[in-house]
Amino acid sequence: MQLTRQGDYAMRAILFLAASPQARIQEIARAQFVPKEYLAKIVQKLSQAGIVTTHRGVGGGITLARPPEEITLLDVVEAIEGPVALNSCFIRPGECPRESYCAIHAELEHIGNTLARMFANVNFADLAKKEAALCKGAKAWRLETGGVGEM
Amino acid sequence: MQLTRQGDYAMRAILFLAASPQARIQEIARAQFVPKEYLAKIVQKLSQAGIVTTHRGVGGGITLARPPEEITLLDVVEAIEGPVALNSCFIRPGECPRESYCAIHAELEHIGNTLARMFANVNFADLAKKEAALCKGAKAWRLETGGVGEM
DNA sequence: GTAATTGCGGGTATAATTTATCCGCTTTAA
DNA sequence: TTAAAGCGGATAAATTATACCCGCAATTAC
Ligand code: FES
Ligand code: FES
Repeated sequence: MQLTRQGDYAMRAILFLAASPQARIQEIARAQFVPKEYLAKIVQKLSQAGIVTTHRGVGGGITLARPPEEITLLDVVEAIEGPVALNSCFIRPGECPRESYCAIHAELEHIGNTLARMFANVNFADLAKKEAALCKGAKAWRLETGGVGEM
Repeated sequence: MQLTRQGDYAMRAILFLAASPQARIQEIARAQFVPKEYLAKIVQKLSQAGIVTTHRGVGGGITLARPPEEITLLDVVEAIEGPVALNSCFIRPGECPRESYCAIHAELEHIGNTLARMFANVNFADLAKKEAALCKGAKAWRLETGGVGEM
């Protein structure tokens, strides 16, 4: 029942971008403690999902494809980890012999939908605000790196 | 965002036991389409978690350790897959450098708790009832195997 | 007490997935 | 034309999930 590290990394990246109009992958990787080559792969998925827009060449980097208010945890999680479905029997219909009468399936479907809705209720503008507030409290950290959005 | 097949198998086994006072692993495996050697491993976890009681020897098998009303999806999921926590940073505290100020962490913790509560709200007595009802509709299946609880 | 049954636990093998890195290519702006 | 930046394909390493096997321990029937 865990998100993968990829999902984690992706959320950190979007959170960073929510406070920074444009940034290079390398910058984000450094600031958010993510291996930069790996983050590059993740950004590709986010780009294909239409969450970020990329810009090549000198002065390039990536930006959010829409305002952070309109990007939810669900968007990012689904872009990276695929649809939120709790049961493996749910992914490939017709594979499970119990499918036609399975009460578990029905229940997990319902819970999964609720879970997805919870993810959808969290947007990155709010997250960025919360994190900014939390950062004020974390003085030690602030001294080390100098802030979230501005490095 | 998926349960493992082990979790699936475990739920099927408990569901079977909810309708059958006692059964051998082999029986459950056959009826629920689970590899029997694998199910044996899973049953061990369920046993250690105090969800089922095992009985060795002739006429042995396994039984539910308490009435199915008091066994929830959460019990089974946690016994097999470990605590319900969405974020890997949440499992081993002190590992993530962002930990002290991370807004994502806080949000995922909340969602994870709600998810756990949803799992805890489903018990196997209800599931068994639902499945029995669903089975009535699935005539084709009924003809093949003859029912859930009684083989 | 012996034999048959049934779960225990440890080990092993295989496959799948996750995590991470590398490199040549294309795009873009100066 | 050149340097910066992302693209995409390949690959390697680590971890986890799935499945199976076997000798042992416990239990019951005889
Ligand atoms: S649909 Fe496969 S076990 Fe429920
Ligand atoms: S605690 Fe590690 S990213 Fe939030």
